[in-house]
Amino acid sequence: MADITKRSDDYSRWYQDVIAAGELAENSPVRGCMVIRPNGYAIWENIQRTLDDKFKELGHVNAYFPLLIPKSFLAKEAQHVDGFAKECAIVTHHRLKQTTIDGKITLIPDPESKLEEEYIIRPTSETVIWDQYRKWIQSYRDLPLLINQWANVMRWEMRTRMFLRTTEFLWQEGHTAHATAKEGREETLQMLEVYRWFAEDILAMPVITGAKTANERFAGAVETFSIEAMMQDNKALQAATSHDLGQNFAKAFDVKFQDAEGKVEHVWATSWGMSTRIIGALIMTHSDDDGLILPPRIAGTKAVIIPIWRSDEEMEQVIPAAEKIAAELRPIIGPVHVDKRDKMRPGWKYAEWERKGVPVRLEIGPRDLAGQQVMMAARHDRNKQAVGFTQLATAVPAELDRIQQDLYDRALQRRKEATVQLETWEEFTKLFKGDGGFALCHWCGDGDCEEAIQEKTKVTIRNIPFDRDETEGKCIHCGKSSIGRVLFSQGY
RNA sequence: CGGGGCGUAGCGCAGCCCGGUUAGCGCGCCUGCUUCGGGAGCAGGAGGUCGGGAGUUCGAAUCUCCCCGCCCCGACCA
Repeated sequence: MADITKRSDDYSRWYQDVIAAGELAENSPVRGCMVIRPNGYAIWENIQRTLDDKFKELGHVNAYFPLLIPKSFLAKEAQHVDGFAKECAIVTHHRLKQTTIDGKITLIPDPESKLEEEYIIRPTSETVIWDQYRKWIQSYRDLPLLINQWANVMRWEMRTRMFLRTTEFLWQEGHTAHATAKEGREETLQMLEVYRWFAEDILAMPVITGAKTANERFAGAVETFSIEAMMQDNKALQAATSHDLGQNFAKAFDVKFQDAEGKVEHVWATSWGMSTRIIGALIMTHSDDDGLILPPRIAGTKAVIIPIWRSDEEMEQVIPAAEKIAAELRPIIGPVHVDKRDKMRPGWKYAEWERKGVPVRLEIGPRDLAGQQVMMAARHDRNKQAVGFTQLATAVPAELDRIQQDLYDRALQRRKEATVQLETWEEFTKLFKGDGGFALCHWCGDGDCEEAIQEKTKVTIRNIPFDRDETEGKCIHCGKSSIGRVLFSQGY
């Protein structure tokens, strides 16, 4: 295993190294697509399970809509086309044909099989879904309609990075229909709150909730909300979005319902999503120069037990003891792995499990057995202590809780240290020429001004925080009057 | 798509400028012995279309041209 590049030497190489060393994902033969390996997919499965339970708790149900979308569907909502047309993969044929070019047998699309109407591979599913919703919704009794789907989507990106931006990615997309604008807005905000809870309580990733500016809004949305997290290089990452779609899609797809008074009206819609991108955020929030660090609540393996022995006799004592501890802990903390591999020495195993981010390691050898104890080590801060057998059932879960809290606290601390309020353009440019971070500044509200800032500095408005300071001031860039501060940062 | 860097064993690299034995090193892998509480030691062994194609040459990893891929920086974006 090659060494992991230090964060301070080259942050993007560090990121790639952590993914390789943790065996999370690899590049595929297709540019921009990735193979998610079992260690990486286990994280996604836990994300799915936790979010899915929450969605269902709130009354949503899952369904599945097709990968291919008739090209004409995308064209129905003007802003939507504008947003996605330039990054769509298109299916034009349905058959291949063998042919010989320069003496080599090769395959070409059979010209005879050209499709009448071409299909696009979904970049998101609003259009297919709303085309169906038209058939399912007639009365206010059909509302609200609360559907989620787990799927893959494709956006043909120019530049890709593992998890953060891949041509194909996995996500969930919720699509709901409501009888009133108020209900639609409430759903949008409720789901944003679900994402905030998930990021902060499960992933130990502090986020800033707020509204996107008009420029940054989802194509076809009336209002877009986001949660924004800070990575260890001080850049912002949008960790999830929730959109109030108003009646835009209902109008484009003619989805109407009759209310209790007999009045016919278009329905109100929302959509919200979190993708495999969040795994990139998770990596960049917690991991260190020795590799991946996973918060206990999302880690596939909560603890790994390393039995230590020399002779066969010792092995026969130590392994059953390790198995017994694992069996005792599993009902309390979840998956526990006993690393029984022979030939590998304990130190090697420690290093390997550290690279893979397992939160807690328990070491048990002959000396521990004699003392009826194990050594318990935390991945994130190297804290190591002896724990008596009788204490395990309380000490291990307590340690996992401590780790979860510690990871959140230290991420929050980092964000606090890299968040400032700025008043002048000089301070602003100086900050983003240097270490960067989050800057809370006044902004006039003009989209052209926002674009000008981005062109000059590559800094964007991440969102307009809900809990922002609303005292009046002067726009950081143009000096015009402003009614409150917004969150500026360089973003992923 | 522009600018820069890189493609040689599973991984990391040397060799290339100045063409010439059988293409080398470290890690990993296989076998054996000794080891084993923080990445073990010794011995033996397996593993290569030198990214692909064309050309120059008696001879190409090495020189020339074209192509492909990867990484970084920009334009685009979740």
